Amino acid sequence: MERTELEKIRLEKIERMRAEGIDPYPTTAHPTHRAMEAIHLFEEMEKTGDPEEKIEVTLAGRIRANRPMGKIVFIHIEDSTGRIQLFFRVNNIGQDGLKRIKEDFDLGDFIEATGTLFRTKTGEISVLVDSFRMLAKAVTPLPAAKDEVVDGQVIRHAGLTDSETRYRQRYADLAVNPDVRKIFQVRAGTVRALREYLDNLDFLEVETPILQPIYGGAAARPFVTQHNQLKQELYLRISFELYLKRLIVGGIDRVYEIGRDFRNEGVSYKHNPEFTQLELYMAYADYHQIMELTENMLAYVCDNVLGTRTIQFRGNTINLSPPWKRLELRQGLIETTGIDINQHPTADSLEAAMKAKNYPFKPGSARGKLIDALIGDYLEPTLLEPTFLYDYPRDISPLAKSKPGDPTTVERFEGFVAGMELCNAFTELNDPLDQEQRFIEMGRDYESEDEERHPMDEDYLRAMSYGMPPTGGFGMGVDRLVMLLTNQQTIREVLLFPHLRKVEE
RNA sequence: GGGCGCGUAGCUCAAUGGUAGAGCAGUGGCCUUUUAAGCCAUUGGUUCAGGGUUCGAGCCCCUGCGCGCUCACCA
Repeated sequence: MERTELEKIRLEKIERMRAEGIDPYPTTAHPTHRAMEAIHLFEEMEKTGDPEEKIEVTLAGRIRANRPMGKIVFIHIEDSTGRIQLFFRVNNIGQDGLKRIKEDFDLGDFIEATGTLFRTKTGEISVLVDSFRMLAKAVTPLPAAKDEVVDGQVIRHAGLTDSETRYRQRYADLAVNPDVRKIFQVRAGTVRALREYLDNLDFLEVETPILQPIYGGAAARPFVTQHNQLKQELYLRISFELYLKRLIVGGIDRVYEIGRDFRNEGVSYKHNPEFTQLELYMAYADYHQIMELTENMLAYVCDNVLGTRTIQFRGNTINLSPPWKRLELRQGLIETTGIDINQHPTADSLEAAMKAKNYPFKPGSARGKLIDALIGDYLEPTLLEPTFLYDYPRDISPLAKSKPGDPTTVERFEGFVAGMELCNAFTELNDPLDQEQRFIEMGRDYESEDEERHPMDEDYLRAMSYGMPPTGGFGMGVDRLVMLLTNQQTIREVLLFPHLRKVEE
């Protein structure tokens, strides 16, 4: 491994320490408190305790700031709870200790220090250190970053900002950019809140196959892999849908899964090849009830994770309190495009109408695809406030139940926030004969687009044949929800290790 | 996959086609309550890679690699 000058200097320090009998990588640490615990402990003592009481603590953390001043040294250490200052004074640690702290320790090293809590002249709660030792020496220096605290706000000067380095070396990014850690705390809290909400409604969380012999439940190209011994082709799942509805048939009448989906498609600010999805299915519910569940669930997440239902996203202030706006798809398109899709029951007719208005489209597309293009180009960007867009064309919704009395439309909705699609839900198609017909239609209408076609799933049809109760289903991109909650403009910022091209080292 | 932009010290950034610099980090020194500590001195470069034009290339041209934005794709 090639080493930089800075690294060579630190490697020499390691050698020197070893020669002096100091282990730069001891096996254990014995902290008595975390950084914030120690600070709170001291504050508590100041309020109610005896001010003469000495509170002894042993803390462990990473050195993030180092200010030697002659015969004293100030060092800030950090753990995941926050930062605390260590104060080293020759009077307490002796000449040898002073030499140690100044010569052996660098920014980025892990240190354990024991001493008593006190306030410095400037009022910062600190540890007056009596003894300390190396916990782990860092060879590679962390990207330089200095933090200035102004009115409680941490201003970082010249930190690590290059996005490629940040994603490829997420460990360095996390180590120096506390805001990044915060995003993943919100992410964890979001998933936890979703689980809590559904568990409280008596949903059962399950795990279904990721490696599937037949993929389905969405129109996407799958990743293909191979089972060596079985000599069988397998697909990484593109959705959970078909398995979860089998469970509804089996009597698990409230069921959900949170997990990874894989789609072999383009990467963009809102697409990653693998992403986290929440899907839920609720028997005896229809899509209206799922709308209510959705808005209540997201309000619950906001309350528990952010403590507010008002979020900032791309300069918009958005309130996620129920009820969300309900907008019929047909009406929304009339308002934004001037086209009434009900007057164009065929693809040819709709294409002509779009052509007349100079709207872009892919010639020869199915009617549903044309409608989808209109939504994406003209309607979706206008849906800033939380909105359920409902009643979708049948031919782009092969797993959704038809609307009574309207054979071209299904009971489906998508939820939009800040102009971004967040979730997709419908009254599930539970008529096995209709479902078979849909698979056949898909095969015919999308014949040319082989890779997007729904493969016929005979076993799924058999499950339907056993009888599935009326059911509402719902799917949501968890990454996109986290983007909204953390005001991040790209999915990569809410993934710890986003997909990047391989690079030759 | 197409278009546009970017790639310089560990980090953040400069540099009309003419000796590659700064701040921070590092190293040496001073400094017993600092907090972007301060002061003095100082080290550090395959300018993403390869080719070309030129007396001379970080800069201009070509190819490749990577990243970003965008379009396409993505029920």
